[in-house]
Amino acid sequence: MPAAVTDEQNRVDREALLDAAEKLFYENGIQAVGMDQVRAASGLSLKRIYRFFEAKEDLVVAMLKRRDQRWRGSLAAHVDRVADPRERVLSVFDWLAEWFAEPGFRGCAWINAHGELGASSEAVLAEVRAHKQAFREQIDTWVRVTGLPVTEPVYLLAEGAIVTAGISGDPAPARQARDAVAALLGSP
Amino acid sequence: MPAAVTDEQNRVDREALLDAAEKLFYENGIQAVGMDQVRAASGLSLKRIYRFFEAKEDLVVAMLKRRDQRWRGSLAAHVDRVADPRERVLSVFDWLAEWFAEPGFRGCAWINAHGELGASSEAVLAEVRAHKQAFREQIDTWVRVTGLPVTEPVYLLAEGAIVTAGISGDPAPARQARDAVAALLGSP
DNA sequence: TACGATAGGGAACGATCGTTCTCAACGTCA
DNA sequence: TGACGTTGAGAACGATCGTTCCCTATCGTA
Repeated sequence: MPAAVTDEQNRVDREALLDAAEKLFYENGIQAVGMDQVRAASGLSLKRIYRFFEAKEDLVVAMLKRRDQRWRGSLAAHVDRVADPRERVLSVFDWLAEWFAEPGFRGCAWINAHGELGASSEAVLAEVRAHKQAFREQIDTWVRVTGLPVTEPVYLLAEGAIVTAGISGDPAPARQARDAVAALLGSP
Repeated sequence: MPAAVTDEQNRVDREALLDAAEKLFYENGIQAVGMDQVRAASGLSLKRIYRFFEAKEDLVVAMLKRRDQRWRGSLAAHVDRVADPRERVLSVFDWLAEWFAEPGFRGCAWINAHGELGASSEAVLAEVRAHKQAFREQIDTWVRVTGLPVTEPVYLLAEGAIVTAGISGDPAPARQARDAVAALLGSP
């Protein structure tokens, strides 16, 4: 078996492909980016890209899956640095504030993908729903510990802050949502 | 000047065009709908469509503008049927609940448009921001009367409910947000 | 009735999309 | 060393996009 690509090289190239795709799709929207741009940015040939993923849709789904792991992992790591249950819930919104302030922030990749492809791609729709449900469950886990039944409003405030910051470009909704959650959780 | 089209006919056809475009764009996404589908659904020729609007982008913006008037007008009419200031704010979420339960509900047309075209069309981005700001100001007007400084959390809860109902397809977020707002507004 | 300006339908255009195919180059084993 | 299997680069393909153009039908006017 000649000219074989090692597993390690495959792993590295696949990551480079997902890196390039994620960056391009997030910055420009998914439909606005052609596979040829993904090829140029990733440094791989189209042939190899289509060996990794059967179609663009599969690349999009894989990109969202990997981003979900990184995004929720980063959030969980941030929350886990805080001990007090009440403060842990509030720290979610500190993390959101940092995210909103990042250069190039352009809202929620899943909400954007839903707006673009939710009506036409069943696979993307399922991935978006899976991410949102997982995020809601994370919040539920942290809110439960406070003993207060406020998972839903906390989640809705987080979603409202994300979508509003994404459209306005202003990170202020993170603090506004945080203040509202603090009120829901009662005085410390 | 022969074969002239009357102003009345122009008005009617323009409305039919916007009706067809709005329905198609909302159901399928904007980029997924070709101008030829708009032509077929509206009953107008491409030539006449391009006489009304120089480009697809202008049709999209006009569609969003008209939808904004209708959407916020309907909301305001619903709220104005209620007298008590506290109940007026809560009635926003009753109206949202009705909207979410409509057949074919597929989330917020402006949030979806932002996800699709926010990065590539300055005009669409401006229209989305204008709608969201106008919606926020409506809520602010109604919340002010209660004397409580809760405009931002009420607005964020509304946005969170809209985006969550749109993705999940479940109208429950309207009631959850309403309950949270009721808590923010204090006991009646 | 004959003329001419306009509007209509829809074919056509160039661009670009996602995807596939060609073909030369290369590395590996018989 | 020679044959073969695989790779890479990117040309090519069919489809479809937004937009324009061609040509005929139609109507008001003279």
